[in-house]
Amino acid sequence: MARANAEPAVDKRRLILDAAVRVFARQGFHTCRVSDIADEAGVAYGLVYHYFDSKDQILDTLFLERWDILLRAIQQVDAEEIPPREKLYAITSFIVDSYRHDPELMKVIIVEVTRAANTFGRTHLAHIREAYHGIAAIVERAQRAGTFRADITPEFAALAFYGAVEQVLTGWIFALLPTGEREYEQAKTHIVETICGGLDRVVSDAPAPSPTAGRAD
Amino acid sequence: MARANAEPAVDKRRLILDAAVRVFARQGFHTCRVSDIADEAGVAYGLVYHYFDSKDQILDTLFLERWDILLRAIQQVDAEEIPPREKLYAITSFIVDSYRHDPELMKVIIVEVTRAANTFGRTHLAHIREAYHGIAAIVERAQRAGTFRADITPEFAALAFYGAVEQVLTGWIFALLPTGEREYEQAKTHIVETICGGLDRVVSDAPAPSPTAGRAD
DNA sequence: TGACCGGTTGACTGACCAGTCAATCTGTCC
DNA sequence: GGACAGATTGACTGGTCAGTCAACCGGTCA
Repeated sequence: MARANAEPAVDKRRLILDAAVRVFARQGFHTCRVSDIADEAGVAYGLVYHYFDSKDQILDTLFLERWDILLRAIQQVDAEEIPPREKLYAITSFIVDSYRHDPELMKVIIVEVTRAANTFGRTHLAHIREAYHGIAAIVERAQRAGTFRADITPEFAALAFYGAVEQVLTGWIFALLPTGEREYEQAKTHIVETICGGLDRVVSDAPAPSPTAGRAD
Repeated sequence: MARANAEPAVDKRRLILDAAVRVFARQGFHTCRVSDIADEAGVAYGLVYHYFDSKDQILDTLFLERWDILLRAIQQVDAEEIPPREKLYAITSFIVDSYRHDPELMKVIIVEVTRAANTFGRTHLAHIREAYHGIAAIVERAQRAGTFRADITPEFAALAFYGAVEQVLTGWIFALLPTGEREYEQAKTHIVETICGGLDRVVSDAPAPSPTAGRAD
């Protein structure tokens, strides 16, 4: 039963990363010990250092893996030929679904990196900024097309938009907001409604249209 | 030169708190040592423990002092007889001015408490939640009065609003957004414009009115 | 004068934990 | 078989730092 070259039965590296997500989510990065991660993974202490240089590197890896996916999603959305409101909806949807799919990982990324700008956020500021830029680019294009009002800078709008999304996730993480399938879907619409209603050039007075309905250009 | 009863020339306790703000802002709570605070305050190590039980308690004190002021400001604003948009403007203004007045303290509160929900945020969740509730109450009343659309829950709106404000402050803290008198004033208007435009029942198409001008009821 | 007391000092301790390393195990190839 | 390599183990070390404590200082009051 020769296995494919050098591929172990269980990828211990992955096992450690997944265990780290659970431990970080439960105890927080600063308050957990490396031995907690090893225990959670059912692996010897030393093995963690066989696969990673440091405790920090484990968190870095988790963050970068996921953030790159987000950045690519933003770029992909921006390339599509759909109205800006739908673009923002797609991004919101992606982030909300990421939370739905793996709440612990999203909790770690938000609490320990994105919102911990003094420690890990500092290290990854450039990556985080890239996401803002991607969103700002969408807003800017929409402004040039006349779909969004132009008196609010794209960078500012991007920050407000992302801030609202992240705050809602934080609300779920810390049980300030009810969770559930219905809530997730509603949140997507509500976030885009709240923010775009403000960014949109005032034209219609029809009640909240379905996010995939409206056509602008 | 008898001084007022038991009032030392310099309030060492205050000296330590102020030094802690600077050290926490510069190095972060987790990465600084208590000796750093003592050095910054120009005071012996042990004196810190004369006035405070633990390193944690210093941060707790800083947070609670400031947060109570915010909570009272929110309550006070809500009690005034002004349209909801102006109430939100007043709250935004208060927070932005807090940052203008003492950016280091606001950095510490946001980075180390409000956005560190896993460590200190957890401890103070009830206090933080109180601010959301205060904002939600404003939104709810505005919805009942027909000034705000009713299809977005007040709690949700409060989170989105506060999230946008905090994200903008974070933008200033980490130099993602330009700072300055003009920017601070503009930010106040833009935040309220962005959020209320979305919350407001669509009626006018007049360009952004001065925040202290419009009257609703 | 001298007793008292709160404020102040900084050396010290005890615990904790990230990271090291030598030994052991497991599988592969000749 | 046996030699080699990478995976795996966990006891140990070295450094760090929060919190303690005994001593000291300076003002007050009887």
